[in-house]
Amino acid sequence: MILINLDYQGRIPIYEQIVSIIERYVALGILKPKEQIPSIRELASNLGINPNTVKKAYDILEQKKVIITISTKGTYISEKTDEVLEQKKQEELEKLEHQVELLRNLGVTDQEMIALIHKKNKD
Amino acid sequence: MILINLDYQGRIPIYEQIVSIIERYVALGILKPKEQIPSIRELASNLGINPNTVKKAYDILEQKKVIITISTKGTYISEKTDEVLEQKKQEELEKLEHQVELLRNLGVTDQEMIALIHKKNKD
Amino acid sequence: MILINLDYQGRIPIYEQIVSIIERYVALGILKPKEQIPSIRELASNLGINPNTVKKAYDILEQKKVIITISTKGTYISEKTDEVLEQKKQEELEKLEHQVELLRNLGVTDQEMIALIHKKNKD
Amino acid sequence: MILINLDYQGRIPIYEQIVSIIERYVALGILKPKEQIPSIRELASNLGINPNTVKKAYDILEQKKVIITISTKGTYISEKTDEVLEQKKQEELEKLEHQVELLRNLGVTDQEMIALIHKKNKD
DNA sequence: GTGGTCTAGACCACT
DNA sequence: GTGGTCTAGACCACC
Repeated sequence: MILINLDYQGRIPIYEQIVSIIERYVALGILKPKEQIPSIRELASNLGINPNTVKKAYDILEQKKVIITISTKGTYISEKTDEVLEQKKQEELEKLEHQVELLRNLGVTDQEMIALIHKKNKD
Repeated sequence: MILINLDYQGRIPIYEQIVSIIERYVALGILKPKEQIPSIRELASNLGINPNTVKKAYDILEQKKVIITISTKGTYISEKTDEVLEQKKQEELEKLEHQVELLRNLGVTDQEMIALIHKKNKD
Repeated sequence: MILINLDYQGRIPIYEQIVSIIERYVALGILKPKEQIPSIRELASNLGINPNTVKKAYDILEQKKVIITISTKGTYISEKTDEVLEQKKQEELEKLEHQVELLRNLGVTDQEMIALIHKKNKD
Repeated sequence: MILINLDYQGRIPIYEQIVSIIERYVALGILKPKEQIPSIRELASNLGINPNTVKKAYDILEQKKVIITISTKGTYISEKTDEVLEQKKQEELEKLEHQVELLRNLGVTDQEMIALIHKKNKD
């Protein structure tokens, strides 16, 4: 059973939220290679949303080679999860860069930012 | 004259882009307290967009107490821009925290992240 | 079906009238938590006004946390209507205080004011 | 010198604010019968507003017989300020009635309201 | 000239 | 069908 929390209010469409949550779970190793994931209908009913929405998410994930659907058998996590992880890392590191840049423009020093990283580590 | 570059394609609405650009300019001190900003019509025509869109942006900025609008007179930067800056900083620092947390979960070490901050500084 | 009577003439804008009517209905318990309210288009057509005007009212109500709107699903009364009621009460009690103060300055005695309250009760 | 605080943001026009402030001062006896009040130009320059706006306010006040303008001599408070006071009282008592009604609908008891009146008296 | 409100109607994404 | 955004343009009061 996968834990998926959806935000129905924000601007990010449901199907996209599903995509990124599953991607993250794969990157984190919570979902492992060759593992089977819920069918479209099952997940849809669990989340209380329309199957078309889940279908769209699975289509995108398949296109991104994160999952593989085998007709009549089910849907499985791809075997090459390393690549997914690596790609995800790069994406998120880029976001970090932007955020650092933005904060520097607001007058926040490197020291403050580094301190925040260290502090966070102790939590 | 304010420099505003808009992305007419992305998922972020135009009015929200205007909001965050002006907010940033205030935080950076480029727009100063009590300074008058362009009238709704003027900015709209400069940006080639509809006055209603600018109005919506100004409404939000007023609600956030970044600007003050005086009917039939014009629109002005609030007197307390320090608070705006501080609030903006806090918001952005929180985002940094989340991003750091996320990357740590993906297996990125503090060293890597700190290195990225230093590297960015040399650009 | 919500009963909404609008004054199209006065100085109070239509969208604000809608806001305060719905707020009052929530405070009075006529509209209950989680209850769905009419769609923007529906209410607009019922009232014979433009959907944009209703949208603006709903935006303000959402910002005040009186309602919650879920895109493509509909608009619902917030779950915490108690707070709405309490907040509304406080607002209106403050207005009463100001009015009492003003009348006292004009030379009206407490007795006269209290008499008015009792009289009103018999209507 | 009359103390006039204007709200440039609200929905009430400046000239109307001037009217009701002067009316209130007359009702309170701060401005006395036959007393001279500032010329249009003088008041306008004191308030930093357009003389036309003050003119409009004075016109309304004259029409309401609160003030009298004698060409080339100046503007004076009317001799019959009692009527102004009485009229003002009635207006404000009506507002009190509405407010009481509204609060009663919100579930506030007469006792609570009366208590508020007494409490206010001790301030 | 300024902002404030409202209309009419279009297009979009999502479900 | 729903809400979200945007356009085009009108009318108003105020200054």
